[in-house]
Amino acid sequence: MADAHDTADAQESKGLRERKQARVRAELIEAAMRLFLRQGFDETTVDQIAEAAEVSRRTLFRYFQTKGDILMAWTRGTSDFLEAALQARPRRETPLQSLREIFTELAEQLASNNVDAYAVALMIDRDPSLRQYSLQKHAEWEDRLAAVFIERFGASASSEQRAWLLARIGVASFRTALDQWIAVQGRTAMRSHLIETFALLDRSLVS
Amino acid sequence: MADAHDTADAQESKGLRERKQARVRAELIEAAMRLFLRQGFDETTVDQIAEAAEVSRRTLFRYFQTKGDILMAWTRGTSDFLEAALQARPRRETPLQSLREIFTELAEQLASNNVDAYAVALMIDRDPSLRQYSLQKHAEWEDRLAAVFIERFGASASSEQRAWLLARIGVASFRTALDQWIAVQGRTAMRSHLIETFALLDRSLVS
DNA sequence: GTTGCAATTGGCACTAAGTGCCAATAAAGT
DNA sequence: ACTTTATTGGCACTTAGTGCCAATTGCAAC
Repeated sequence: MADAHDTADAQESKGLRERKQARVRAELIEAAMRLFLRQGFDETTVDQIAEAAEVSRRTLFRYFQTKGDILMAWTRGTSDFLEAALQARPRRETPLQSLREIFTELAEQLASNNVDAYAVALMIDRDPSLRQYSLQKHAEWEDRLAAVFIERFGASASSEQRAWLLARIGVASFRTALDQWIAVQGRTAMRSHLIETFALLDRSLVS
Repeated sequence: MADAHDTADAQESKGLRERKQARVRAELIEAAMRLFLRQGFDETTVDQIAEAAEVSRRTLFRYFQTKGDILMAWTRGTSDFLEAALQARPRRETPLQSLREIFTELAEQLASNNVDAYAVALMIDRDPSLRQYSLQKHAEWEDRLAAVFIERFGASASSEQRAWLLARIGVASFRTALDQWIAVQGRTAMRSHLIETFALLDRSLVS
């Protein structure tokens, strides 16, 4: 997976070369998302994206391995964000509390974004050929979160098992909240759906 | 995963045409799996599969929409199996108990299969380009299990939420047990890893 | 069993994703 | 200014997947 975020790293000029690359990358993502949202994913060819971003088709594939990776890159940073956020939670919290908090933070981060997260979420939800990419992204989240938990719990077999289970339950809860959010057409804040889902988690697992 | 689908439909001769189709279909799956296991998924072309199954490339694509679908078809029936198994569980069980039981049943079903489920699980685990297919399959399981739960709980928003959450937790537990199974190289029965994981689930969520 | 119908098949040509290779170019270091 | 190195774009190639049409094959009714 590629790296590099879109917004602002004006702090450090790391040379013309790197700045140019970052610009091209951002240009590609922006052009691609505009086209995806307008015409759909399958209906958009990489040639169109390349042309819109004013690079050659060949260069596009140097920045992104697949067309889907461009879509993924848009939410790029969410994995890093979640990992860092989990790492930052105090150890006294239960793992589930920590998970609830970091996903809430994520939701707020996305809400304050300039691009309409709901529109993208809806597009991914509707188009069956896009589902695989969100599944992949969520799997990546699980990997990263599990790694943090393993670091905390130690690396014994049963600790690892617990870490994976918790990471997956966290992501499962997020996905469930996301479903609800889409079901109400984004009218209620994602945040409230997350709180509700995690509350349900506590209750559901007892009965 | 394996369910050898309809190994014997000898009871009903539905005409030569249909029998021929079933034969071609089985032939394609068998040829594909042989090639996938021998050379890997990406290294196997659909032309090779078509040739091995003695049909034209064009015909192959009439039986399966994508190359990946052939791989998925090998495990076709697991979704049906899980759905039916969950439906058959007594209502007095807690949902999590039911889930533990049906996944254990699935594991035993797979263990008694003629094809080596571990070899396939390992292949899918190793090859990154194959991960998407297992993710898709697990998502399908979630869909089916959630549907059964919704049928049981009623179709209110919060019931649906609970249904999805439970379905996903079930699948998450299965996946975690599967990881452990692969980690010990299939030496211990999948069944025991499942029991362990579900036990961990109860304990983990409290603390 | 012959004739007519509908489904299945295979060949061909096409689009689009993704890759290897190489020559041209633009940045970085000296 | 000169050399080195990374980036670029063009081209040709492979493979997945699709539309179209003509040939074949199973099926049924006569």
